[in-house]
Amino acid sequence: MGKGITSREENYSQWYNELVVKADLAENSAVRGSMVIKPYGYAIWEKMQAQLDKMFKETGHENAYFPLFIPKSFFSKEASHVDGFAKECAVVTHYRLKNDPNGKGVIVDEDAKLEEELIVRPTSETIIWSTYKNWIQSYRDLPILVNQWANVVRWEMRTRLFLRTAEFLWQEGHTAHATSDEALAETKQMINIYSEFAEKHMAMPVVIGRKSENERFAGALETFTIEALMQDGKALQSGTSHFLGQNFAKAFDVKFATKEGKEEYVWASSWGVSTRLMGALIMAHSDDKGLVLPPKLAPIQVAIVPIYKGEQQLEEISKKINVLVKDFRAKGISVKYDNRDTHKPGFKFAEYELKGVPVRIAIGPRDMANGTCEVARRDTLTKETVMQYDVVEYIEKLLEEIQENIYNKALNFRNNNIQEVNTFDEFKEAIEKGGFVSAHWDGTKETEIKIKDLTKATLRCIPLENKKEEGECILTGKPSKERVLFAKAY
RNA sequence: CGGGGUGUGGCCCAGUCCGGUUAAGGCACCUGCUUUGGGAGCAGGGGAUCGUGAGUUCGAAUCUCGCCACCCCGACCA
Repeated sequence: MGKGITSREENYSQWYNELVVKADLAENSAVRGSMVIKPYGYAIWEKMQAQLDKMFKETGHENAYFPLFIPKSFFSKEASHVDGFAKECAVVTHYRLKNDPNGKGVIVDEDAKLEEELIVRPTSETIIWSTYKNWIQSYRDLPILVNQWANVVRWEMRTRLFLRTAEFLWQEGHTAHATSDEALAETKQMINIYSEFAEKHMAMPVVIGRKSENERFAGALETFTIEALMQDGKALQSGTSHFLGQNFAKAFDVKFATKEGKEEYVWASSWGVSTRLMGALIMAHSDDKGLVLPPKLAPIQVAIVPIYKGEQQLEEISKKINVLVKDFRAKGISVKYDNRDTHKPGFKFAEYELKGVPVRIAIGPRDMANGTCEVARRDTLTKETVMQYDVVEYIEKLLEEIQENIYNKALNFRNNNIQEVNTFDEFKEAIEKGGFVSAHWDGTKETEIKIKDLTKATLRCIPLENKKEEGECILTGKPSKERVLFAKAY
């Protein structure tokens, strides 16, 4: 492990990359654009999964699994959907290899060509709706509330660890409903769950909003999004929930008999968050010393480092610490006693800072004499001396305080970086500065694209909790009824 | 797919312009001793088809041509 990382000020994206690698979260693999998620990074993802899964189940959803491969023909059934994904699909054309007759390793066996090519799923709407056709006949079969945890592949031109990889892990919910209202209510419920997860567990404030027609999911009538602001002033789309109307039902001919005996197409929603949330988590809170993890998602919440001379002293300190470890576990706090003799305390301190462990305890001979220990917070980098008999309860409260503190810090940052502007000159200046820019827009795709071409800023969302306010579009001067959020985005 | 750049032990890289014994240094790794309250010190040790293929030459990491891979900037995107 090298010393230190590039500072955010020096080079934000280099800081991010080094942080991901040095904090042992992930690394690039032999396949371009595909990463290896290392145990420490995967442990964070597992914590995210566990919490989201719980929230999905509490709202009546069940998990299922659909295939990785999708017949090519399924993609031609929904026109706008294929437009959205065609350019980034991995295609399976053969099913066998053979030894190269020229002796140079293995080659594709041309005799093993598939009759119909298979697409490695970039998302599962098509395979799922082709399946739902068999599951749904009557209103009694509805709603279907299914989620799957899976990997998907999108052949991106440029990739970055967690933020955009060719293969990524995610969950995708796919629901089927008897009415438009019910499907829309589901769509909104799920974006609210994402928002709650982001704010309460990731300690990351988000803006909930609608996407413009231009930014909408391929095949959706309405896309809701949660948008977070990163420390470099760029926005990150962190989760989406789509109201699909009857588009996929029509494409896959999924009809049901209503109570009244009529035949109608089914209404649909789909919603997902991905390992991109890992990127969001990293960028939202971390500093130049390394990761800062919210206690609720930290794989290790408390690390304990002994300071000692000689084996006998270590033994004495270990006795004390083993008691503490038990007490922490009894309270459901995940704790690691780091008694490795191969590294010195200073090394361990630096390592836990780099890995974002929320609280670190050090106990040495001085503490043993006084019945104390040293408690260090990762979020503020401050240290205090606490009595040993008190420390478990003290830290139980401290973890809550840290969770709250890093949320408030991120919230302040976000709120201080929403700029209201009324002219295009102000707009350009604000975008250059970074952050969300709240401005009037005439509601047309043409204007949105023109703004993007001129400033590289995209329309992030039309916030749901938006005060209605008459105004004029910053570019065209045409009338507008509400402000929308623009930003440069990941 | 356009424009630019880089390939040298696990990692960062010197050497390439101007060809010449054994390819230098740092980190990491291994062994031993001393250490342990903020990334330890000293001594010793192991590890390289110089991206790849051909060519020029008495001689190539170095020169020429081809190929490959990766990175950065654009267009595309959760």
